[in-house]
Amino acid sequence: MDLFLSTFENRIDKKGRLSVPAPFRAVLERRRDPLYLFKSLTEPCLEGCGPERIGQIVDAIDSMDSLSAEVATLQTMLSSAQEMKLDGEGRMMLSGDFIDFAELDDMALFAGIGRSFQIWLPARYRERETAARSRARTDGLPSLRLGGAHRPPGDTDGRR
Amino acid sequence: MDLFLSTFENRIDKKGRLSVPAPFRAVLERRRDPLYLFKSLTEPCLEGCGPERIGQIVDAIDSMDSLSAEVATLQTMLSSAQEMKLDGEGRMMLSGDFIDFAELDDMALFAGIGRSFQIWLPARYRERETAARSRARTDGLPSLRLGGAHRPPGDTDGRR
DNA sequence: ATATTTCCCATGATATCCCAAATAATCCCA
DNA sequence: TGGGATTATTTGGGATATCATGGGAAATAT
Repeated sequence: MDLFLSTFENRIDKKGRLSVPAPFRAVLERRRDPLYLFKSLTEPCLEGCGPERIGQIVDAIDSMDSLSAEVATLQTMLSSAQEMKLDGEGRMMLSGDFIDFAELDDMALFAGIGRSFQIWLPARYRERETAARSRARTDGLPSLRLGGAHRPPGDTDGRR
Repeated sequence: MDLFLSTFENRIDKKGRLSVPAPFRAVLERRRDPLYLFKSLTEPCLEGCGPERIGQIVDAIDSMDSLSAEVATLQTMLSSAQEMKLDGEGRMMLSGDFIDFAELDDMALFAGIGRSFQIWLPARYRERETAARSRARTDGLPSLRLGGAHRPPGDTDGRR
């Protein structure tokens, strides 16, 4: 199973183009998947994923009571979703709506989180990361126990 | 599966013409489908779809008690439906009835929601989006089971 | 005849394509 | 192990194509 991992910081040029990190492109190309981006429902960032996640949302809507608030929420996700076409160099064009929503200016940070990734204003992402780390120290780790793959805090392996 | 996704805001010109967003047209043209519009049953917007959706409504009516209130409701959808003809540039003419129903003036917002899309007065759509986002932050996300293992396209194996 | 719709072409804005330069990562051999 | 060479990746810019929009003219209806 290949996943979106690690973080990358790329420049948004004055035409609004942004290179998708080569390792993320490789994941999608291996599956021959197009890339979808949508606005996070809960945070000021963009989410990137393949078509399977979009399909799950579509199917969920069809199986739910179309008058429910949950359906309206899922529709909001789809209405903000775009299939991103990449140019020959692996860049996508970010719409003004996406840039405004995530409050991006000239740099974007890609954060791989397994089956999907997020795009953040770099400074905001780092704030959030340090906040999450200090919460982990004071509140302890989430009750999740990962198998043998768990890494002790402070292990910086795998960064670039 | 190609879907109606993302939002587009287009102008209704003084002749009453409205461009259907090129990506939506592409979905319909790919399937050689005509476009149908009808008045939403539940909200002040128009719904757009291809013939298969109309067929589903017809089939649903046929399978229900023809005296029930639900049938009368579904019939209302059908009786408001119009097959829209597009000009060479991909524009349609909205009837006065449609414009009044959705309270449109000079701009229309297309919101893709998967197998269909909606047409809204832009300001009204944004209110609704804002409401959905604040609900998502307080109530949390709809309970989608997104955690399943990734399956490559064509893999019909049902394993978790 | 008058109003409305349909067809056709023009235009500006913007996205896409294509090629080249700059930067970063990797390799290879001393 | 170091450092230069090679390759991969990101970034930039000009040319081209696409799209939304506007308006005139032809066709159709009232």
